[in-house]
Amino acid sequence: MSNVFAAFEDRIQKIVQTLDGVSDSGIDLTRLTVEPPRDPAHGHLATNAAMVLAKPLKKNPREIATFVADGLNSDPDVTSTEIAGPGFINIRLRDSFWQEHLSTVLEQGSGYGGGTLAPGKKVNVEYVSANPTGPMHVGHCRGAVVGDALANLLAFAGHDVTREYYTNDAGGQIEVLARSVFLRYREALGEEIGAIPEGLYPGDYLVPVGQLLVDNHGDALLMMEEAAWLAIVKPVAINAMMDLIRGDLAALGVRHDVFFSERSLHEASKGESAIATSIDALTGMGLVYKGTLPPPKGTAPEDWENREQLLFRSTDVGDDMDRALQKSNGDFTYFAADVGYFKDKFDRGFKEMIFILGADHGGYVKRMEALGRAISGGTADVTVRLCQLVKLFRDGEPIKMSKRSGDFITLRDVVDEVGRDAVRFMMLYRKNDAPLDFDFAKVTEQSKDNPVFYVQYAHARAKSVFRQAGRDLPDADFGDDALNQADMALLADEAELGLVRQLAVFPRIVDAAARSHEPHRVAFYLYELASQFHALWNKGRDEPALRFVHHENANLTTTRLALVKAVSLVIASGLAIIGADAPDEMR
RNA sequence: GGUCCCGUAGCUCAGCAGGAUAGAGCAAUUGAUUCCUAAUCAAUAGGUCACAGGUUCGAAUCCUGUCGGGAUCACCA
Repeated sequence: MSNVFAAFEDRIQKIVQTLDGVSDSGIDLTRLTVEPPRDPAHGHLATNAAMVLAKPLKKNPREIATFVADGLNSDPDVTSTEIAGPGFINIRLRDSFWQEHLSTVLEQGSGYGGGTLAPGKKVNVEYVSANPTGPMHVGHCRGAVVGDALANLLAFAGHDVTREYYTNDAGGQIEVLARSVFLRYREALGEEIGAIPEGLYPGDYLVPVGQLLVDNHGDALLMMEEAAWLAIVKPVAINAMMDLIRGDLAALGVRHDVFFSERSLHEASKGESAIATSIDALTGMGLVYKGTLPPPKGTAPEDWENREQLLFRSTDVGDDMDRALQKSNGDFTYFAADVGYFKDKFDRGFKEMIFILGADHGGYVKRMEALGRAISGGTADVTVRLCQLVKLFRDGEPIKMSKRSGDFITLRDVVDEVGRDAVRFMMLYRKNDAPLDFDFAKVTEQSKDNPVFYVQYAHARAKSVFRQAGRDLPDADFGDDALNQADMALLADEAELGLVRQLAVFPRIVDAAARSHEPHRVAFYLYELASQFHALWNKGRDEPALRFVHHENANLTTTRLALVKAVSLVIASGLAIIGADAPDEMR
């Protein structure tokens, strides 16, 4: 087991089971933890076992701690224990344990730290899902990165992850898109169209789509009834917009497995649409009825009309109010399409559905959770993570964006200016539910102010050490096999072993980050690891004996390079989760 | 008015499913460069964890309430 904290939790559980009154009592041991102490003076591992058991056993925690510590002291990996504070047991492990752990890291290589969490569990992560009406703008950036990194993280942790994009290719905005394209089509035929009318999309990116229609249809569409040309223009426009969006996503390094079409839910197959079928299913559960909704509290809208409509009784499954399924014109609502969509996902076998949404969708969360419960009969988990707003700055000044045409910054603008890696890392260097300031100047700065640079530099520095070793010891073998067989016992300095201990935290971080759906924890961990590695490197300045490369001692160099290799492996794994490169050198 | 999120050092933020004396970076002060990349490192200083109660061996963390900031609230997507 590569997670030493989990391993010792098991060992301590076994010791605890031998305490009088524990094994058959059903005492809750889930609160028993083994963690790295915050203060290194407290040893390598610490457990709260005695405190957790004190109450149910009605014993003094220190008495229990003595018993558990005795048990631990007969563990060959343990060199010492001490009982501290209210009953913590601090544990120190022998050097050879950490030296062997380094071998484990090297053996497991890029798989180290992963693969332990519910292997093969089918998880669906839906993210981005931007409307196909134009290129992606900065606002989509954060959700795209967080979703993608979360998918990477869950896959690394062992789940079977499907990355999904819900294409909103039905509804009013597609009609607007098609009309906007049609205008560009007429323009491409030589017509003078003047200013783009209010209510249509003005962007230049529609110009080539108009031209494409001319290329394929000549002026034939001009002769058609509106309904006829709309039917032709819509799919062409949607495809063109999705091509744009896929290009934007590729620039960010984001890739989806499934693009799910909302329109397909409206289309009838075997007589009935997927939406109608799924609503039938809800009706069968007694969760659909005809009724009226109360007007919103507070400031009531001017045009409020009290009307009977088809409703989902979501209050039965945890929502605040029931939700409309049909519009006044009889069409299904956007939410009705979601009913069909959820059912489709559930039928595809997903027991966990994760959604990454913008903060403006906060009001939508409860009905999604309610819908998940209803459709799955409570057997599937629906998790919604909201990403707060990103504020853009340039040299400390906020960048103003108005909704006027052409005055918004696209995702591509940002990626082109600061690079994919910086965008991705910075978007993850904050928890998702905190707002994020993004300063173009700071993000491209090459200094420790900039965590992207700092972490990548650590990786490059590790590679650089290997290059140096190759120059100093041209005859030595620093290949993977040689490193795996290095004499780890030569690794004796506290700073070196401390670095191994920091590496040992990685599996624990991956586990916790995956369980809590918080990929940002990986980014923060990488910063800490990089910091510790830079520190050890610099220690070699004052104490040349600590340098990694010793041209007169190939054995010691091999051992130290094994450590350097392990650091670069873990940094590379972490950066892969984040979706940034682990460069061999910085320029 | 309802719901959700946030409030931690001068600034920007972490705080690991309740743990020990609350941690980083920036800014401030001091020091290190014939050296495996100084694009870095070491050290000092900096706190009423918004406020008030509660839960318990123990709370920044969980619960209730208050204050402050943000998002959202039939029919659009």
